[in-house]
Amino acid sequence: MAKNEEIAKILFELAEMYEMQNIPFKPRVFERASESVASLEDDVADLYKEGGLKALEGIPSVGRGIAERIEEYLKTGEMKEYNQIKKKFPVDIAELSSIDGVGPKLINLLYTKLKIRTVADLEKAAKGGKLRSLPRMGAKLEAKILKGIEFKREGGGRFALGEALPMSRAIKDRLLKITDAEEVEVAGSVRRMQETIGDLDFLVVSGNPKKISDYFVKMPEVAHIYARGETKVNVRLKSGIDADLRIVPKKSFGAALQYFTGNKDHNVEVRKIAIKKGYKLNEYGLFRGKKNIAAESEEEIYKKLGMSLPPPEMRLNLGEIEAALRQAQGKPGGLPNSIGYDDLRGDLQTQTSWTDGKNSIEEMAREAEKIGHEYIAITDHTRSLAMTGGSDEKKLARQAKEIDRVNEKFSARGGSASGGKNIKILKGAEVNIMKDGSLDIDDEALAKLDVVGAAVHSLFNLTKKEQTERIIRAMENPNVDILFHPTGRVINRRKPYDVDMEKIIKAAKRTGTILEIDGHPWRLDLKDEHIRMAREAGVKMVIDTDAHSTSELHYLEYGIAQARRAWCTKKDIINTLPLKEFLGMLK
DNA sequence: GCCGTTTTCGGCCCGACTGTTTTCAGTCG
Repeated sequence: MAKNEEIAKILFELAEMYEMQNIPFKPRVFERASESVASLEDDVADLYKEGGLKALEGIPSVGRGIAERIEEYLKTGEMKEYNQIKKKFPVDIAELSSIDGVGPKLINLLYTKLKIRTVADLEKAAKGGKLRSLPRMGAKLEAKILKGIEFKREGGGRFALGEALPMSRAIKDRLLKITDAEEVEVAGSVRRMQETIGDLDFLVVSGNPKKISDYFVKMPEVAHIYARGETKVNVRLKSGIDADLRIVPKKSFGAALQYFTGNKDHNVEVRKIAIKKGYKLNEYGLFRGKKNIAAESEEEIYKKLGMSLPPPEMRLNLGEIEAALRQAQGKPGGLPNSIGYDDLRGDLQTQTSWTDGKNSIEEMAREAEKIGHEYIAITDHTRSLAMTGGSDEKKLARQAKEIDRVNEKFSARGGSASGGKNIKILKGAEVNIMKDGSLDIDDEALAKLDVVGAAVHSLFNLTKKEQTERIIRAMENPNVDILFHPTGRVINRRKPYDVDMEKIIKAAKRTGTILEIDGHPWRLDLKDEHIRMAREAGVKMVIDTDAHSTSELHYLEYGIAQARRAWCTKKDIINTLPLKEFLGMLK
């Protein structure tokens, strides 16, 4: 376990243990600190090495007290306070509390009365009917806990947006068909377009909540109903993901949407602003005393709080609240004018049946044209990716002829089918970066291409230094325009290779290399934090699909969402430019 | 214990649902 995860786990368990003892406020603080450490990009140990205690205090929600605890752990490998409590209470708290319905109070009870320490102990006790003897416990809770253990074992976990978004859109479309459903929105992390999704949140406006919830719990994909009330339903779907439904009256729609869209941090901060102004904010509206002063739209709620409306993708409490306040006051440093979902003019990474893609060059180009693109680069794999039938110099030359042929065929039509200008097919390649940073296609052949993307497809386990140097050397090649999927990760399947992103970004700036935001839902690479770093460094990027078939050309929204979450505007993303200007930005 | 347009003290987000209770604690998001 990486150091950050170890520390995050200890802080989390401490939070739970304070909660068991009914200590006020400390549980929330330790929980926040735990989340903060877990989501840290840098290694805590490195942070401490470079900046000492002060650097640790720079971590959000970590103050002097927790910084000293972390320091102790880094120095000695232990944390005294934790050891002491753990000695008295030798329980796998993190594991137990990951079971749905099991919290700190119950964990305490389970250990004190039944000496339950692990999930295995708990399962045995529940199956043996031992839990119902405890105060405030009964057969139903026993069954609920067993169900929780079963669900956890089945995996569940987080789904890629690429899985969750289609699922939630399908359900949304069906909910919309119910006559009493006036409005249906997907909220939560799906609306924020987060790269992975924990559960699906549906919001329905209706004067007939019962009809909506009846329909919802009877949907064929529902595997289990956790809870079902007047206005709120929680279920597990057969696919393994949980789905929540809230039904609100029309006049509360904006408040509910606001409430269920931001992440926890964002919402807590916004509600604090409400309190400071003497209001109270909940899912039914913004209240002054008993009077509901804003509830129908998100915009009016934020406006009453003195804020501009932050796009859903940005509602993560990563500076957007301050920016929204500044913008509403007309001060500099407001929200960015985010790149829109219709702003791209071309795709820059596509594979065809010349290598491992499913469709021909012409088919891909026609589909791209339907999407509304002005250009598409064909970037089939190259020689050393033998399993794909990667191109060598000769094959690239043959492919160039085919591209010329299709381009000519299109111009002979005189305008595209949709009435616009003809799409222009660009000659490209996704060349492999070899171990030493050289490329598997010679420079002369690369120079003939319009767009050259370079990518790592081998030796994922090099040291950070070797991997970084190898990639930078490739970026220094004057023919390399774009660095494709810079970290190589595949969501939930393959970790990114170890690479120093700060150095890559500096090299991109120095060499004029464009960084790719690969919008393929399994890749999403660069990820949002790195996009933000690149943008702040003034490095230009492209958003493309890495499509291997015509249907995958529609993946652009995933990449755009990443860029929006990283505060990008059109000017950060060069394939928002018309063809000529776009080409002018390449080396 | 953390944090600051209440800035070194005094606050700390808010409500729904469940199961077991006769009024609410625990859990969750």
